[in-house]
Amino acid sequence: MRPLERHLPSTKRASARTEVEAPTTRAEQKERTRLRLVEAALALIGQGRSFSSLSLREITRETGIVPAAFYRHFRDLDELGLALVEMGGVTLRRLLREARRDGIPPTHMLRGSVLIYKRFVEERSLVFRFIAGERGGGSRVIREAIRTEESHFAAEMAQDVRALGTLPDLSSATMQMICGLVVTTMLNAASDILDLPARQPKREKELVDNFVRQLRVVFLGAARWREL
Amino acid sequence: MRPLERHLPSTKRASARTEVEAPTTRAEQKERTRLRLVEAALALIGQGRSFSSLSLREITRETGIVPAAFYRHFRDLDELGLALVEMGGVTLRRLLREARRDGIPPTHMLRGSVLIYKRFVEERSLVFRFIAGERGGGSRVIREAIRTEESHFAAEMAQDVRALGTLPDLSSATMQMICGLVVTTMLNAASDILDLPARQPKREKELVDNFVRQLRVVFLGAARWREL
DNA sequence: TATTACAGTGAACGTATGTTCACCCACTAC
DNA sequence: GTAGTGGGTGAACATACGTTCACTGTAATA
Repeated sequence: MRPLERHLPSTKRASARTEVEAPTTRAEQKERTRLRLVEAALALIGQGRSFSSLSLREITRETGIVPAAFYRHFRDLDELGLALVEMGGVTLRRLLREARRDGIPPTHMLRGSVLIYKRFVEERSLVFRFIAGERGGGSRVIREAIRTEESHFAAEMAQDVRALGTLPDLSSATMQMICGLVVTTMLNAASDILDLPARQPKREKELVDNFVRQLRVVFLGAARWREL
Repeated sequence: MRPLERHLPSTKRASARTEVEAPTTRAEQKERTRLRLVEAALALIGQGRSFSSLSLREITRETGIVPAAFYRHFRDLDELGLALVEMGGVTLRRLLREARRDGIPPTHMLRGSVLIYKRFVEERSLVFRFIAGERGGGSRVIREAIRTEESHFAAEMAQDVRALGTLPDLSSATMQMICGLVVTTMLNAASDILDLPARQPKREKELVDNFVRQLRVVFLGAARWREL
């Protein structure tokens, strides 16, 4: 299918060497194709497939290159997966950064944050599909890479919560533990959000309510926590 | 490999029809093979594979039957997966039943329960590997079946906690919500437990400690909860 | 005792897979 | 300008896959 879409590698390279229009150097082109591979994998995930069930040929087909060319960019699918994990890490970091920038809605903090998070997940559904899907199953190296990313995320969140001033007198170890709990709850909710049947505001509200209440429990517990 | 292991279906059928030794009826034999298929899948999972990456041929090979015979028992792999989900549900129910029977260690309740749970997971590592692996990724029907099983488990746990008498004046909806949080925390911990590198008591202790403290936060929060 | 039902067989099918290899040719570095 | 690097090609490979089909032997039924 789509036999005419053959991607000519760099034919259109403007003859004008003026460096203003298309300064596509060799390395840039390579990086671009690499990105296309990553995005092809994401696109397939978006069609309901799970990453660990994707085949190399499928991905190169979607990318528009020949299977053998895959090896110019990744040793195997695991290595592609690790690139996706990193992309996931970047995404999570951006979530925190935006939260930090925008501040947290003063009233209805939790519900506000949850709604922002829900929107965030929906707008980047592919990356979250990947993380939620490979977090528990799939290849071991990917699973562990995701866990590492999660704990970095939790650590950063712990720092932010501490800076926020609520919940003083919690040791940073405790803070990290609590944020770890929040993170797993968030990722679990992401899984639920992504499986929401479209146009079912009832289910949607239930999900959000449940999520909010669970976080409330966690923060109530955190506020009540006393170090031993 | 193992070319001589050919499984003759029912050759050994004792000629003594006395009905005491081997009352293997036709239907029983079928059920037995069905179980062998399920257990073959589990065995492959035990070798580090994820269920959604297993092939029909692989499973029948492990079972010792010909690929075509698979269809005598399941329409496709998803249906086999649903059988595994049910087995997982039974396992979870047994966990609750044993907890109910043995009671909960009066001192160090949480730590005690966590250690019991850890042992439980380790002893049934294959089923938990399956649940933890397919909970987020893989096929959609399986994922949803697991979620259903989870919520049943949470409901049953809610009933038990209520009967226990701690945490009075929590509505049953709230109880369900809190137990849902506990369940996801448990399954997440199961994933960690199963990936524990052998003979690393340091990591093991960290994991248990973290798990215990997270549950403590949840229960502190639950005790603090006031209905609106 | 004769008949039927059916779990398991073995072969065949078309298709998909991962990996290799020699090759091409546009860009880069000299 | 010339030599060389390296991203992408296309063909070939052995292997694996899911599914189908007519079949066989035996337990169940009549």
